[in-house]
Amino acid sequence: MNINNTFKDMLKEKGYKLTTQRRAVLDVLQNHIGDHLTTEEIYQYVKLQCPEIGLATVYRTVQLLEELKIIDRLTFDDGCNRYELGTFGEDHHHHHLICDFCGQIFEVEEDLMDAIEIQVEKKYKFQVTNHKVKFYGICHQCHAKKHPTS
Amino acid sequence: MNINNTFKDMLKEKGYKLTTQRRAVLDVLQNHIGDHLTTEEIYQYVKLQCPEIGLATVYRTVQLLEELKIIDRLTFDDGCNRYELGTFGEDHHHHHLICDFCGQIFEVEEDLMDAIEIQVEKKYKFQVTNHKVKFYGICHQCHAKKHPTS
DNA sequence: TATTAAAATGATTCTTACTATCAATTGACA
DNA sequence: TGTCAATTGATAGTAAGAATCATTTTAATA
Repeated sequence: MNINNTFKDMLKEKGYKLTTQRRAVLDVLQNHIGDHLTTEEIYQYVKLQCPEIGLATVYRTVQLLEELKIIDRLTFDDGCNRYELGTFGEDHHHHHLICDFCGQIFEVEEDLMDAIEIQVEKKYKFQVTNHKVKFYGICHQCHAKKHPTS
Repeated sequence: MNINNTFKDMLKEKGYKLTTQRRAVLDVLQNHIGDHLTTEEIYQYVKLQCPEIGLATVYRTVQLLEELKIIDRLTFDDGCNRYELGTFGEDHHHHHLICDFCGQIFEVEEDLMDAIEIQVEKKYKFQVTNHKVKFYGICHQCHAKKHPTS
């Protein structure tokens, strides 16, 4: 279950080639676990190790990695796509908490969606294979600031 | 709990004014319940009743209606925002099923998220006020096409 | 109803995330 | 190593949406 060992095989399976650019983009994502990088941010990081890379290649690679389900695409409604390394072996995105006040993003480790998905599948006869869940609200720090004495 | 009666009051509360353009945009959304209209689509519909309206006004109005929580903004990863009339009185979005094969969107009437939100609030000390949930998978029709005999 | 200040509009330009194009290059396999 | 399809980088193009600003309209007052 190691991405590095199977990356080339995963590409070959679809007739794609392993290039230094593709490796470099994946490396950036692997070195920024917990972040939610935009394509532009990935481009900035990857240029440090691979200065000749073009922005278009980063856009293409990031789409490819998403297609291979190696990375997950996220949107936090700021007009651009963000990416994070997928939880390899799990076939669904994990959830995010978005604070309406400070904008901070928190990761939810638990999935907790199985029971809901079973109900949805039964009622709507829709076979669920993935989901994207975002919770909006007030984070612990912002809540403390608004209610200092409690 | 009628939008039409309170729309002017909701605007006044924030120092906004009721204009024919704002009424016309809201009317379009009310006349297309179940749809997920893009701003451009709303513009096309609203021009029928209000031909002098400008596209910029539609963009501004749609943002205003979202701020007032009268409509919900949706994104189905096709690069543009979509809107639907919010379930007035409920304070959260309802869920959507997105078929990976035909692209059709289905509405989920049930919320089913209360138990999860309680768990998230407890563990992450994050006060949840809203959520956006999308399920991806295979709809009933597409499943039937792939497995005709079952 | 007339006055007035603030808010809103429409036309237009601008921004920017992302895509398309294409000649040159590179990787995988024989 | 040679071949060929896949890939790349540079650049131009696309389109959703934001910003600007002179003109118009709304709503609260007199």
